[in-house]
Amino acid sequence: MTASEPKTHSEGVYASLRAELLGGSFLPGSKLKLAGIGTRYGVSLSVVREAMTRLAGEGLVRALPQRGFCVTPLSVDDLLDLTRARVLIETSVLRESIGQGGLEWESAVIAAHHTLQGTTYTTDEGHLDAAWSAAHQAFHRALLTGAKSPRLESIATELRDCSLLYQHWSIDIAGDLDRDVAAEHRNIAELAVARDAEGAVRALTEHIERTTAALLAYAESQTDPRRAAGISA
Amino acid sequence: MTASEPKTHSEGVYASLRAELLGGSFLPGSKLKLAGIGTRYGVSLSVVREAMTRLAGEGLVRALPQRGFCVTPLSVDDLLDLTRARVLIETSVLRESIGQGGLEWESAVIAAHHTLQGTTYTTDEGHLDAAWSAAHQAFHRALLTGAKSPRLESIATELRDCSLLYQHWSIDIAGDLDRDVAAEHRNIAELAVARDAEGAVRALTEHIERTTAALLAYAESQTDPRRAAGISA
DNA sequence: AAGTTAAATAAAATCGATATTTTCTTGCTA
DNA sequence: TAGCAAGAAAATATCGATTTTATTTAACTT
Repeated sequence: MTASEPKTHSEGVYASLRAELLGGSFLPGSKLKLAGIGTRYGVSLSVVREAMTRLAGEGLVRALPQRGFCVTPLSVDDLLDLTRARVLIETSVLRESIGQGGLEWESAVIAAHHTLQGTTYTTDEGHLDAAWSAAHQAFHRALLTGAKSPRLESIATELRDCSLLYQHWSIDIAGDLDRDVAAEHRNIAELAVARDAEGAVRALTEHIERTTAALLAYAESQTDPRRAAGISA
Repeated sequence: MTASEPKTHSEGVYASLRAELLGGSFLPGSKLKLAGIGTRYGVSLSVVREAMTRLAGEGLVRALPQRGFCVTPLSVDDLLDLTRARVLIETSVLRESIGQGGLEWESAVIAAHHTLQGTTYTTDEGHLDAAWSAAHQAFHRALLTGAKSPRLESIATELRDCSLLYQHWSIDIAGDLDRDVAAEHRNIAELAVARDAEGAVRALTEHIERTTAALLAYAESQTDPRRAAGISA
């Protein structure tokens, strides 16, 4: 059994579409035509529509009244806001996590880090590797599980998923990542498990902001970022 | 013109349903039958379904695969988690807001507070007054606008909307509120405008937690909270 | 040639109906 | 009487078609 059959048709399309979006299969800002997707998945418009509505709620696509849906357009302003929100929330929750996490939490962090470390970074054709991406998200999620707050965890995860959309801006991001990212992760994991809250928070903040900086640098390196990478503003 | 006509049919039903939910018209955990709502609003199932899906994304209703939708069931555990998340996020954003807010922000806070203060608390039949509730939400929102972060603002608003569902648990909450709430609001507003970040944060924290405490006290006062107020766990 | 209007095309939003699944009811059995 | 099973009823999820709205194309005007 790979993944338990989705209870409803709509659920399946939602999950697939979500994976495609986070995998960077669509161009930011591009139009998502319901009919096309419907036939591609062999389902009716209704189920595509429902999936889209859910994705819009998560901020991965945008609903344009009377004009359907499009992949969420990216913008420098939003990237900055998103980064700020992530830093503020993830660091706050990490503090709680370090303060309240028990042995299971430590183990989970170490396990997630080990997995991440062992996942090869096959940067074929400049795209982020799906497996690595998943391990990366899992690691960051594990860091926050010590806080034992379902709501905060899901908010942080949602924001992280949104920022994943930005990771496909640049093919250079891959090269930039394996430069220091492994060390950064090790550092965060160690500080967290060592209960050095302030140190871990600092490391996490830098980790998040460094990726954003790389993205911004890439965006600026383009003469016209709008055309080059789907930026809308 | 009262409120610009909603572009789409679905949008209208969504807004109405949302207002009903936040107004406490439905019992927590109760089933929302699509057909009934559809005929009540004079629309097809599709549009109700879409509205529901959106509301589910916001956490106001819950989607039960193959079994439709129900009003989000309330629970003590979730109330505690929700309160924790709100305190953590709203205080963090308030700090930023106080640090970065300009004169317009101060004015907005003062204006929102004045409106709130002047809105009569007509607690007819023990229900929260819609106008007061709106003014209350607007005030709390205004406090955070100085941070100039759309994402953080909307997250905070969403959580606050969720906690509004809990306010209808008890008919006593109304009596409890006008006891000290006006003073609390004045206090928060003054400290915020005076740029006393830590003081304002402390006041806001107490304000949020006090309401939760009142709700919990009411919940415990019931021999069987489940039956009495729609609590599910 | 640029701009404007009008028809034609394409797409989205909505509907009404069907197929499935769940829930309720009723009668049976131990 | 409690528990179970089968059938009836209700409600959901999905479909296919219709209506409405946006977009494109083409013709026309200045």
